[in-house]
Amino acid sequence: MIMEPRRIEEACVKCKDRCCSRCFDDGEESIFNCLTTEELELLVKEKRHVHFNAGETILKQNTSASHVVCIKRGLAKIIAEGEGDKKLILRLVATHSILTGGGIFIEEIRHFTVQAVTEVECCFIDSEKIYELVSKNSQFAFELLKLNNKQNIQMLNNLVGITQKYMPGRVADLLLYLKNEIFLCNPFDTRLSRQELADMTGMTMESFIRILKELKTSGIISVDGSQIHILDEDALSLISRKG
Amino acid sequence: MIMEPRRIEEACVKCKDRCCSRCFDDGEESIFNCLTTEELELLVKEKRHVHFNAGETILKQNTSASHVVCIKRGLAKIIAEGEGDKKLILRLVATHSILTGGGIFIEEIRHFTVQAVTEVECCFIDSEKIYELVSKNSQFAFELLKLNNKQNIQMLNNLVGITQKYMPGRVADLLLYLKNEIFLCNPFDTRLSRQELADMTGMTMESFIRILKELKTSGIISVDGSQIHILDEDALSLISRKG
DNA sequence: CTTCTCGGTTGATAAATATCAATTTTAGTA
DNA sequence: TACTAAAATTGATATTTATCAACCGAGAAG
Repeated sequence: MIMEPRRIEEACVKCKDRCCSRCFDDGEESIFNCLTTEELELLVKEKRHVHFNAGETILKQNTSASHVVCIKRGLAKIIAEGEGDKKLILRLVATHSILTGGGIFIEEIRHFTVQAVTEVECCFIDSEKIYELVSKNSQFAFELLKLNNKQNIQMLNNLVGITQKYMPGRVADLLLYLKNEIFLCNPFDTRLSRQELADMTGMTMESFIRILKELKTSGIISVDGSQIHILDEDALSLISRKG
Repeated sequence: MIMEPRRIEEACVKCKDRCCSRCFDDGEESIFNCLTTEELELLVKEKRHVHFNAGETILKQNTSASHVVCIKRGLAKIIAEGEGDKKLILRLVATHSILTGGGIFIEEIRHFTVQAVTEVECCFIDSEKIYELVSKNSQFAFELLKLNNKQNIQMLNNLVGITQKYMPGRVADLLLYLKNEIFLCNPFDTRLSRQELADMTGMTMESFIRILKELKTSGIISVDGSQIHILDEDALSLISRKG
């Protein structure tokens, strides 16, 4: 089964030192800081620490959402698989992200696939534990609502961008997203193929490459393999806004 | 101020009889059934009952999300406003829907506009009340999480559909959505202009009209003004799936 | 009754984007 | 180092979708 951890290591006992307070963090502050030590222990008790190689599938769309995954180290991509072999990469998740799989509170089916881009270290936590904590700790419920809301808004912006912008605008959006929200540094190494980058913008690889080249020849970015350097962020923002 | 209720009527005292248990319902079961009578009274105490005429703006994008709206009667459209006068209608909301505005748990800014399609009767409830109930009643928090999740998944499907399907597939999706999720009957009267219908699929009005005509001439639907009759749902589903 | 306006419709054309095939580069491996 | 396979790039072309302009028809206003 693809969705089952390949190499299940022993539950990480050291985690009682609140290492997990950093696992469920999708942004600055940790969603897990609000838990008491006992609650954290409950969460951590039967968790599975799993290692994935680049390219391996961590969660598979349409399987049951029995677990929540939190990424300790590495980079993964979230893929919505459509009809045929069409796919859309919704976003990337990096170290200290929590992944609910798109449907843990409803239907209990995962609505997207998650695949490792680099090596990934992560923990599998039983969804039941999350439900339990929601009822025990209202602050935690609140944090989860916030997280959910945030993802909702991100997807909304994605939807608006993809439907209302021409290709250069979408590519600009992608590059700014990668720099400002994922890699947080300027020459950044995406580790992603051109096909994968194209799949994040909903366009074909060939079209993506052409736009990238245009940006390169107009001196806005420089590209070396999977490494991208944004030279003129203002120009890129302008392209993003103008569509 | 557009976002302020135009005609504020007195708080609906009769609501203690749990009429509100039907207000926050986005599907079959009410999100509000889990509240105790006292909690319901708290919620209802200072709420405002407001009437909107067709075309009026109920909530405006980028204003502060100080209130939650629940629709008692009528039909409204949720619009994501983009650059220029581009707009995308995300979905419709009908009687017994709750509207959090896309950002009540985070940023506290509304991320979309809501506009009345027909006459709308609705209640404005202070967001603080919602926060309060989340901390008091974990079942309520759970229900909110479910609602949020559901909207997330719907938007995801929308995103995948719009990016991966050709126009006929998107129109088919729209018609099936209108029939099965909004109007729940077969010849249904959308009350929406061609432009609005087109805005739900992310295409231009002219393109939308052409696809509609194709469906009409192949005998899959019949159209009379804003009333649409799906004659061959299987064929439509096939078009939806094939893209 | 006529005129005007506006939403809907149609056709011709242009623009954006995808597809297909060929070629080059890169990276891995014998 | 040479060979091979995969990924990236480029060019030519086809398809999809948008744009623009004209036209139609129903209802409102004069």
